[in-house]
Amino acid sequence: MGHLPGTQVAIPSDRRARRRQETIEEILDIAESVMTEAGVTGLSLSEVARRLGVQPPSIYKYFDSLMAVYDALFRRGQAAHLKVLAAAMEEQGPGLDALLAGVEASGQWCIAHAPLAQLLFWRPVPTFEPSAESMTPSAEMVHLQRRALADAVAAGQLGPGADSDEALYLVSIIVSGVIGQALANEPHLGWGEGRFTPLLPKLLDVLVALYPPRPATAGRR
Amino acid sequence: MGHLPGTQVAIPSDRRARRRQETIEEILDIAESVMTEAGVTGLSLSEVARRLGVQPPSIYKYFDSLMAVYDALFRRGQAAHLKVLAAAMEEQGPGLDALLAGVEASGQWCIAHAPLAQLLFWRPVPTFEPSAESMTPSAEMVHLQRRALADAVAAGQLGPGADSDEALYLVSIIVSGVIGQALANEPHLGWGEGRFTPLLPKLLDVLVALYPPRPATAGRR
DNA sequence: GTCTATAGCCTGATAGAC
DNA sequence: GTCTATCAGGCTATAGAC
Repeated sequence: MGHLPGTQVAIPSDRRARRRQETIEEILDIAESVMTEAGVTGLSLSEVARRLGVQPPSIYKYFDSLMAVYDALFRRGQAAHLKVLAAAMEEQGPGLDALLAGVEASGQWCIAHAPLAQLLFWRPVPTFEPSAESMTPSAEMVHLQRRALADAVAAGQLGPGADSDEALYLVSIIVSGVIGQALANEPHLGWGEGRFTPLLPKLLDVLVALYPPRPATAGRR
Repeated sequence: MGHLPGTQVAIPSDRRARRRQETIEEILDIAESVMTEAGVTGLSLSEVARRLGVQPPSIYKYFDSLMAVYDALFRRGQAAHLKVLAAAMEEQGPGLDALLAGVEASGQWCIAHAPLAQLLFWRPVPTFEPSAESMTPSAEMVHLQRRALADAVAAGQLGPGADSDEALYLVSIIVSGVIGQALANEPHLGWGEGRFTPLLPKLLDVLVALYPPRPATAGRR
């Protein structure tokens, strides 16, 4: 097959595709740094082109529109966030420990990728609606947390009420509350610094208070 | 009308001042509704002028710049929010009840004035820094909540650790978490509807779990 | 205080040569 | 895929007539 025209074309076309993918990633990297300086809504394709060293129309060879760039940022961000969340949960083992490790990793990622986190979880661009496909990692995240809650109940770390949507919403409120306050009031500080992010473990302890496990060994009552 | 020159000028100048103030308030009302439709960063003085029925340059007779409009919105919003918060707390009586009534009223106001709340508490406009004077109602809000916590401790509703900055931060994390999730995920729902805002009382109950009151020594009911 | 006119900037997006 | 050129429009803000 070596001298068939098809293969002769195939190899350089692979290279071209790879190079193209690299350019796409570079555009998204630059877009992220523009958002860091100008805010999520301050993203402009002209500015991206300027920093990439090309003319603005060239961007349109890679993305159909500004909203397409937002959608790619959303998709890439969602996937990256899910990856660190899942890795932290898996490393830590099941149940409550996995939940704690997951939200801690999630918080760290959000602080380190502030504008992306805002795009994902606060929706500051009114004209941007993420595509349905972009939302599948979000469903996966919910699934992981839901399973961790169920495991915690099964292991007797939490009461049966914790295996519920309500508990899931409580977790999301607590995590987004901590991160939101940190991003709004201490945007220059890292994870673990400042007045808010160190409070996350304490706040998650309240899950135990809200859904007290039945005493396995001799205890009160 | 009197024929003294002073009075002849004074009365119409009062009217003029009042009319001017009305126009300023109208501009801010319109600016708020523009933000409701276009997002906080979507505010444009041209659009405000269009809806007011004047040409864009006329706005500059009332505000020096776009940022001056943001600052006025911030100041007016801060004052309005403080007013409903303080009224709810005072009506309810001291201690934990005042705190609960206050955050409930605060949440209601934020949902009803979503873009203003975002401007006040999430800072989505990177180039806008509120003036120092605009921040004084915020300090007053902190003072009210801090006093409610102290009263709750004195009344034996909470343990002594609740009279602290930490407890204050926990309250702000919880409240902003509930409101932030509601605004991002259920922007069309009112207070008490949806998956998040009904959870606020339950989340504030955790203050009692985190700072348990001393059993018998103090705090008679 | 209102207007017209306009400066001077930015943007997203398209057409077409190379 | 890159470029030039351009469209079509937005914006903030100023100058000056009335």
